Amino acid sequence: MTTPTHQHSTILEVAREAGASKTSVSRFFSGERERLSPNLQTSIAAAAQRLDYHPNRMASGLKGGRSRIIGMLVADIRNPFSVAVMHGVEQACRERGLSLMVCNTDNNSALEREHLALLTSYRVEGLVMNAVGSLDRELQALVEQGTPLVLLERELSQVEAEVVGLDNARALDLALDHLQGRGYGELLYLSEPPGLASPRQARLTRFQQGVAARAMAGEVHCQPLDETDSLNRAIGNFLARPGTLPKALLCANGNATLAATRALHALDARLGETGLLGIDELDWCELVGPGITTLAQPTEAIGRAAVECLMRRRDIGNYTMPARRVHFQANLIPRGSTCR
Amino acid sequence: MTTPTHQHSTILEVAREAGASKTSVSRFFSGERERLSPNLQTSIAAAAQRLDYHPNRMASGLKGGRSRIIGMLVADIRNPFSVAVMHGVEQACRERGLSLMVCNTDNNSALEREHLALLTSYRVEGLVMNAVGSLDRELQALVEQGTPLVLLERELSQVEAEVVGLDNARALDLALDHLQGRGYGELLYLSEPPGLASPRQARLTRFQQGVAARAMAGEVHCQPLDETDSLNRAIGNFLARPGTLPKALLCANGNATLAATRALHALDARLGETGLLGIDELDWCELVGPGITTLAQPTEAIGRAAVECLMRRRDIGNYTMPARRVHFQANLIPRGSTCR
DNA sequence: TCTACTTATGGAACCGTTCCCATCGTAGGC
DNA sequence: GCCTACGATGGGAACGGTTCCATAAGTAGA
Repeated sequence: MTTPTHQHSTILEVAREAGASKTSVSRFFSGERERLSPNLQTSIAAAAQRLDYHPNRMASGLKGGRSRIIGMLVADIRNPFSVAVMHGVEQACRERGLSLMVCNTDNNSALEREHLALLTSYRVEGLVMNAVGSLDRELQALVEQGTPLVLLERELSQVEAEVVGLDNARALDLALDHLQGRGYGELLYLSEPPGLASPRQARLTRFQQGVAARAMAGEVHCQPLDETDSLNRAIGNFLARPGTLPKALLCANGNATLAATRALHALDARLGETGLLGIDELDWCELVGPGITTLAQPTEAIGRAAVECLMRRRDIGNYTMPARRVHFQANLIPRGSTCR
Repeated sequence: MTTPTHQHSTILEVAREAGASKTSVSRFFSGERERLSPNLQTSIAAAAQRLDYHPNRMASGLKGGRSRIIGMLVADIRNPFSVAVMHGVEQACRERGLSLMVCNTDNNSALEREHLALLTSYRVEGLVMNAVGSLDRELQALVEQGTPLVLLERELSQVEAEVVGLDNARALDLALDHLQGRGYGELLYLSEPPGLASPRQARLTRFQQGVAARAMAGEVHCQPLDETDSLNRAIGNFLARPGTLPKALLCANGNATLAATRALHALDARLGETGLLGIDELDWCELVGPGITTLAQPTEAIGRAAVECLMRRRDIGNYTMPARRVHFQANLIPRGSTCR
């Protein structure tokens, strides 16, 4: 019916068609257009048009060593926060003529390793990751090979790389001040187990310090969020316990906020009476009950900053520059869930 | 400090190190391992280990013409439905040793064209897309070159490709039956403008047919959802209009559900009293008010099916097979928003 | 023992680019 | 008018693999 396989045309064919050399065609398509005489330029353009020629990125990636691909390793693609950051990364990439190859690790350390190897095998020109496990060794190797690396949030002790993320200490201070200001005095902090993820760690310790500093009562529940029984019980106990001061939940991220909201829903607790404050802004936070107070992260900016770091590293050269940290400030959005 | 650029090792280096030929090393790494003698196998494995060798996918993609990359064009990456499907696609790819390159077109037709060219230039072995604009010509060219193509939902008249998606007609019947069963008699259908997107079109027309067939009153509001004024006014008018039967909103997708919920929130309408049913299940639907009734799509399955189609096409050969449709059934999740 | 056939291995061409270097005019300086 | 320099262009060797084909060794059949 249709022509079975009308292969792609190559640079050589364009060259012949235009009566020019491979070299000139190559120059035309890789930004050295001005070096060519106007005549040549038009005839190459015409030939390429006629043959519907598009450079083969695989080939140019091979010879030039520049794949024009940025890799991104995401711990959980279904987390809206990750997607939002990814969106920023993608835009920044596009503006620079880079493509993005995203791998989702589903919070699985083995998968993460596998995907890292994969991205490496495509010779990505830079890597943005929010890591799950401890890939220190592999990442160190990557960096030594000259691939710029940016870590989202989670810091890794050993590896020389930029870290882009929230200023967790100030974010938690903001949250605690807000809760205290609204009269809540006993807090339950909900988080997934910190494990190796440094922002979870950072937020948790700042919570504990902050609570102490403000003379508030603070408890912590760090269990996997899919264990709903355990979570419900913890929250139930917390609320049932006799206490003199109003109680509030503080959620370490969007997933925790979702889990907490479900639990409170199941327990029939009234939002506001029981305070609720979540880190990460989500579409639906304004819609549940009187609205859920959140700390919004500048996700787009975080994504863009990651790519910027990557490019700076690539241009300056890896080894001369010390690792840096770029911290963003969270933005408090007060709603009814912290209003008694 | 660290060694500036300790380059990747190549197949040739491994060959030398192992005392073998390039050919043998290549065989070792591309699934022809058994053809090699046990001795050779072990020495190659050892050498590769010592040199930390990983095949360069750019290079192998070049000669063999098999990039091992599947491309995916997503209209809106921030739509949870898209992400869920993408998750299915990704898993299916991984199981087959393929990588996924995702491009987000932000519902922008120009961007879509650009990204399509990009994916083509990487010689993707297959393409999954839910398209925005009319790229018929480009896609036709792609298919003729032998690249398998699967369209998510949106059908394109001209192009010979599989279409994977929801059985929209039955989904709408399900929704209408449910609403009628619950006693709602006047409906307002909310959707983004159908434009070229065939599922929007399909849902809309089935709504109109279905309403007529059931002797219900049906209105339609098809405007961009970010025009909140227009939306709020439409909903407000609909609710204010004197009528004898209970009224309900039917939302064509997740974004519409979000917009509608916001609008009802702003208008202070009580869910249930005013019915609300949305296509696409979202995390938060159970949490808002008495819960929002939804039609859930089997997103994961849709994603996997897309990749299956792709592979079948690739294996059988493109041109022999007629285009097919794979339709999935929606699953109704009844909640309080359709309970008076 | 010789031929026929299989199995293990290597040599070399090729995939579509990029990029170094050579070539060829032609213009400017003396 | 000759030499130098520079701008425009092309030739051809990489890049790191895959794959066709040849070769060597071993094995079975007669």
